[in-house]
Amino acid sequence: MKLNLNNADNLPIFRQVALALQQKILVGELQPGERLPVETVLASDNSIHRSTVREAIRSLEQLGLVRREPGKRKLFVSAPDTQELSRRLITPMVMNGVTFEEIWEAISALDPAAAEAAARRRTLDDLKALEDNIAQTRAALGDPDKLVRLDIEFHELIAIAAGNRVIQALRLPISDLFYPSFQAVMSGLNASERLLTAHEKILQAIKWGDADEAREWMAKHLNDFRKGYELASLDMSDPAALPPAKVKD
Amino acid sequence: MKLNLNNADNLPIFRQVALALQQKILVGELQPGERLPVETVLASDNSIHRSTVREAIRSLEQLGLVRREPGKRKLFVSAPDTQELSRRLITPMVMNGVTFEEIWEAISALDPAAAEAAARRRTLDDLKALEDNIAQTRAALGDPDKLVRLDIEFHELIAIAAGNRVIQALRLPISDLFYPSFQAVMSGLNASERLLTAHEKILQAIKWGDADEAREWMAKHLNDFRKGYELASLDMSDPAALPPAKVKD
DNA sequence: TGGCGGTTAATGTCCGACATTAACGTTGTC
DNA sequence: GACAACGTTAATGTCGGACATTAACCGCCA
Repeated sequence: MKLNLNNADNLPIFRQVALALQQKILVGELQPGERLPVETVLASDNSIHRSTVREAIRSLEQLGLVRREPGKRKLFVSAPDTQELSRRLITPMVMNGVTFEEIWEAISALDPAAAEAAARRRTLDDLKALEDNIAQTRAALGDPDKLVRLDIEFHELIAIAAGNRVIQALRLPISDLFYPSFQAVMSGLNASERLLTAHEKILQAIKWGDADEAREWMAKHLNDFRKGYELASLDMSDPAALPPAKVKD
Repeated sequence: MKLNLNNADNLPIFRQVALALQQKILVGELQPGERLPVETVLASDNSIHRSTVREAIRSLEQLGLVRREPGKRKLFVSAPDTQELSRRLITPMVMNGVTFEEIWEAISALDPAAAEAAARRRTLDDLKALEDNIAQTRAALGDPDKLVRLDIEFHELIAIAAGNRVIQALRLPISDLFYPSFQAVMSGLNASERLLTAHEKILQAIKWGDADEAREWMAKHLNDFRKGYELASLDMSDPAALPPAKVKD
């Protein structure tokens, strides 16, 4: 595979190779699933050293444009995983000291929209999953840790039911960043019952296809969470912390 | 710099190196701005070959955790740029055939929230920038291309005025994906005047600090856009196209 | 058809080398 | 003393080549 190496900006060769391949992929000349030539071929076809090719591949791997099953050797073109890339936003957000308020505002924009869309598009499977989640929640009222996990799952299920992959992807990093503060809030007075009620109302609205109601209950639910946050004497303007176990990638 | 290479999952060494460094950065042991040892040192300190180190560096570069000014040699730790990473979502979204409707729903969730927040937090500079933008818009009513550019800028300025970096980052990829369709819609009847009016109303609300009004006009504005889209006989369920000049990275 | 063993060849890693040119220390100037 | 010009050092980008490990593949046999 001969590449069109463009040294205009006299970039290092490995970068030119990465760009050339990226280009071919974005333009559709190389399609996801397609197999890429072996390193030695890529190298000799372009009269460059294999190490140089390898460095290019490393870059493309991180972009998700090229993939190798772990332990395998065959190299494939791939469409980057939106969710995976979206989650990478967590790191810079935390490192840049994004505040809890910013996060809350963002989720407060996305989740009510998701609830609304879910009320319009939910399938039976979606409803089933949501009901399942609520049943588990009901059974876990005494267990804050479990509640946190279930609440996060509930919101994710709604995003799925919304049938909107963009919203689903965008809310991922924020949802993850919520994790730590959930813990703190969930111990607050009546928090669990209020949470359960809200979830039930939301599900009901979604089931009935009442988009406005779904949106409103979701908004209420998030407002409630915010109040709990403040009641717990936490400061909305504190920077968000890295969610546990998200330290690794 | 000795790294704690962990071969538990017997990953290739270059990946272990990347992970070890990433860990050090995420944990704060290595801080953004700090200088990293040169390749040869990293190599000898860990008894591995320089090529192996280089492959690790390539990966971290793409993650944005490590940076080298183009043409320079000094390697620094860095906090990944949220906006840059966010924009990477464009590629997978397009490759996965995200529909225009999904995009519209997402921006319709974020931008009204941004307008609302902007009404509360806008600074004089923000207002100045917005007024500037509107003045230019007024002067460009006959020029669809310019209008598109200005409209996108307007929305971005609002996100900036909102003082919410999360929303600002998340809306980037969607905003970019809007670009192509804007072109089509902007030629519609009265589109430019309606756009200008909406922008004016939004700015006014923001100026007065009327959050509800700001949100509502933004929502109207977006709805209007959607109508224009349908009037132009375009299909909301068509997959979004790659914005021009975003083909390269 | 499907499992098995043998062969081939691709990856991960290393050694070593060299041209280019940042990076840096020194010296000299104003 | 700040700063510019100069010379030296050394780090990067790239290359040639090598080798162990083991996926990947092929053909045989049940």
